[in-house]
Amino acid sequence: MDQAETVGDLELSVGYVLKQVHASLRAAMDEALRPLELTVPQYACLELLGQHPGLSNSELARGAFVTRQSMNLVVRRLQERGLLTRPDQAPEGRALPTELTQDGQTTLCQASVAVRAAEKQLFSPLSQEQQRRLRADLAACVASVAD
Amino acid sequence: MDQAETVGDLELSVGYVLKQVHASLRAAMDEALRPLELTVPQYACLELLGQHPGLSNSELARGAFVTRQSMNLVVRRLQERGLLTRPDQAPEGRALPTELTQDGQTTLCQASVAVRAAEKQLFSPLSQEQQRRLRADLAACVASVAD
DNA sequence: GACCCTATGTCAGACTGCTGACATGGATCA
DNA sequence: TGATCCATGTCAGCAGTCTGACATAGGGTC
Repeated sequence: MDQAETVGDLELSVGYVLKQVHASLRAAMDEALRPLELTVPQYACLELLGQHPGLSNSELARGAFVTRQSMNLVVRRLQERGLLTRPDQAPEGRALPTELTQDGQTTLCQASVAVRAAEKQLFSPLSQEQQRRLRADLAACVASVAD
Repeated sequence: MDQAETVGDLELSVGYVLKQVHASLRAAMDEALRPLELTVPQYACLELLGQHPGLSNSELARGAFVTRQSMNLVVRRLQERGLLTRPDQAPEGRALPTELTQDGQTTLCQASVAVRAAEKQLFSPLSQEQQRRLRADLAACVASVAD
């Protein structure tokens, strides 16, 4: 009998459990970022810019897994708050290279600490070695999709 | 030097890679369900009812990781399409036990096959044993949150 | 040069999901 | 019994995200 084909319980589906963890992570990040008046997409935008200064709006969108229309609003709001800067005209092509301001750097630092603490808490049941393995396994799945 | 505290690259963050996989899974499910005119929350609702008939709206919401207000719309639309039934009055308390209709069973079966194929494809880089381990690790994280 | 294709930024509209609020049914307890 | 608390279903309003569309900049091809 090939019961491997029939998933008797949702808990036995990798996808369902993945969704559970993702929901938990999302909730933990929301809570951690609330004191800083930041949403998860806004934090993602800052983190991406912190590690890769000069990214365009479209590149930020791909990195944060949203459309460039959505990221456009995120960037604009962060720009109004003075956390990042964008040139009025493109130095080349149409892409506008975005960078963090001093305030942006400071806010990102605080947010990064809070988020990392929440993440550490969520994955605390796993050892360092297990976390490394988990990350590697997930990365393998992503890599095969990108093909 | 404790560089374990500083994540030099986003790719080294478990949370970020998890988000990547979740986004890929979501996209794959959307594509798999599009021919059936089903959204992911709608599919989740059907799947939950298939495995646990008689769930209330609030219970479905918790199982699908959305608010009961959002699930209410999902249920209502599926009810209009004749895929599930709900009594007009609660047999006890206020909870309305929901169940799949014959059409709902049929649609769920088709959707389930499509989704499972997409899921299988996504996790194909991992062996059966690796997938089992991945699921166990993720489940451990969820369990600790529920505490 | 003319043409086509791609990528980018932006606008408008629709949809989805959330928060806040309220009323109801049931359980618990003084 | 009456009061309190919790869970549920539902309504209204709001914010976020998506799809569709358009104009523009650059590279490639004939």
